[in-house]
Amino acid sequence: MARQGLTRAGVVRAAIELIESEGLQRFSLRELANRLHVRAASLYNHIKNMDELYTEIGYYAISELKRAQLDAIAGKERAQAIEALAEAYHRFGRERPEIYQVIMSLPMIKNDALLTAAGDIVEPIMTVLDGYTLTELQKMHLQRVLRSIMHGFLSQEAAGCFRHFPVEVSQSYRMAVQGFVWLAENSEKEVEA
Amino acid sequence: MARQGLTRAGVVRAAIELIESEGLQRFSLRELANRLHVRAASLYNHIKNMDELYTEIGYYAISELKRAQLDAIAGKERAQAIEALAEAYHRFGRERPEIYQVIMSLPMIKNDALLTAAGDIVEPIMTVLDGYTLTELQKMHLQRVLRSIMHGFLSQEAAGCFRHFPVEVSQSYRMAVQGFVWLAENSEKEVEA
DNA sequence: TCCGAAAAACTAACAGTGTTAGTATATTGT
DNA sequence: ACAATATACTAACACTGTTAGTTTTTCGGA
Repeated sequence: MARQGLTRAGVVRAAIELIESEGLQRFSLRELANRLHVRAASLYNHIKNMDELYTEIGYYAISELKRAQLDAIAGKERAQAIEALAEAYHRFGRERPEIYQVIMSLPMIKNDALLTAAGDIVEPIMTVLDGYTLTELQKMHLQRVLRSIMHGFLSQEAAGCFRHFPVEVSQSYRMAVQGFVWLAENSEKEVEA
Repeated sequence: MARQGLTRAGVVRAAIELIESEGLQRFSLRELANRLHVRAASLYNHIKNMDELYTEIGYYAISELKRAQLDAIAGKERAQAIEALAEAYHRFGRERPEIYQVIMSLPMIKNDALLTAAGDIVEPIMTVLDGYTLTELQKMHLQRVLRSIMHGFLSQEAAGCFRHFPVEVSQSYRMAVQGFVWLAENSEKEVEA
C-alpha cells in the first residue's frame, strides 16, 4: 500500500505512452494501472473518469499536431508553405498513428472546450492562407478544404484502402495538394479581379 | 423457449436497423437480442461472433454507398458526373451517418474479403474517370484524391469541426470538388500534350 | 407415424470493461 | 503530536462479448 507518487500529469503521460506503444484499441484503465503499479480504482484519485482522461490526452495530441505544422511552415510562404504543411501533417499521421487517431476520435460534439482546442489545428493553415489575398470567407472555405484533403488521405491510408496497389501513395497526396494550391491561387484571382 | 424463427439474414437486418436508430456507439449484442426477443447467447446460433456480424453489416453498407453513387452518375459525364457523384456521396453520409461510420470503421486490414468488397466504392469513381483521356496510373491517383476529399469532408463534418462558423458547408464542399475537376482536366491535358 | 438427428433456444459462467462505496494507511499542516 | 487530507486498497455492480452444457422444438426418413 506504499504510495506511488502519482500525479494527474503523470497519469496522463503514462496513458499517452501506453497508447503509443500498445495501440488505442487495446488501451484500458486496468492496463494503465498495471504500468503504474496501482489498482485501477486508485486512478480515480487523479482523474475524474475515462472521458476526462481521454480529453486530457486529446489536448496533448492537438498541441503536438499544431507544433508539427508550425515547425513546417516556419520561414516559408504560399505554395511552398502549403506543401510543407501538408507534408508535415501527413508525416505526423504516419509516424504517430495512435496519437492522430486520438485527435480524430475526440468527442468534440459533447465538449466545447475540446472543440475550441481543436481550433488550434486550423491556426497554422490560416497563417499560411494569410499569405494570399483572400476574403475571410474564402479563407474559411479553403481551410476546410485543405483539412479535408489531409485528413481524408491519412484516414483512408490508415484504413488500408490504398495499400493493394503498387501506385505511390505520396504521389497521389502531392497531386491532391497541388489541386489545393490551384484553388488558393484561383480564389486569389477572383478577389483581384 | 418458443422459437423466434430467426435467420442469419434476419439478425443482420435487425442489427442494421438497431444501429441506424440507436447509433453505432450504443449497439450491443444484448440490445440486439432484446429486440429479437431472445437471449444474447442465442444469437450465436446464427452468427459466428460479433466481428462476423459487423463484417456482414459492412457488406450491406458498402453496397448501399455504391448504389447511391451509381444512381447519381447515371446519364452524366465528366464534370457533371463528378459533381453529381460527390454530392450523392455527401448526402449519403449525412442521411445515414451510422451506416457510413460502419464503412469507415471496418477492419479491412484484417479481412481481405472486406477489402475486396470495399473496392466497390471505387468503381463508380473509376467509371466517371473513364470519360477522361487518362492513363491507368493517373486514374488511380485521381480516384484516391477524390475519395480523400469526400471522406475527409464528411468525417470532419460529422465530428462537428465545421459547425461553429456560419460559413456554408455545402459551398466549401463544392469548392473542394471544383479543385478536383481542375485536377482531372489538367491531367488530361498532360496526356494529350 | 414415430424416432433420431439437427437446429435453436435456454441457463450459467468467465474474463474483460468502467465505475462507485467504503475502508485503511500514509502524508501534510497546524 | 494530532487532526485533516490525500492516496491507496478491497469489494462490488452493471455492463460487454463469448463459451459450455442443457433442454426443447422442429424436421426428415424409416
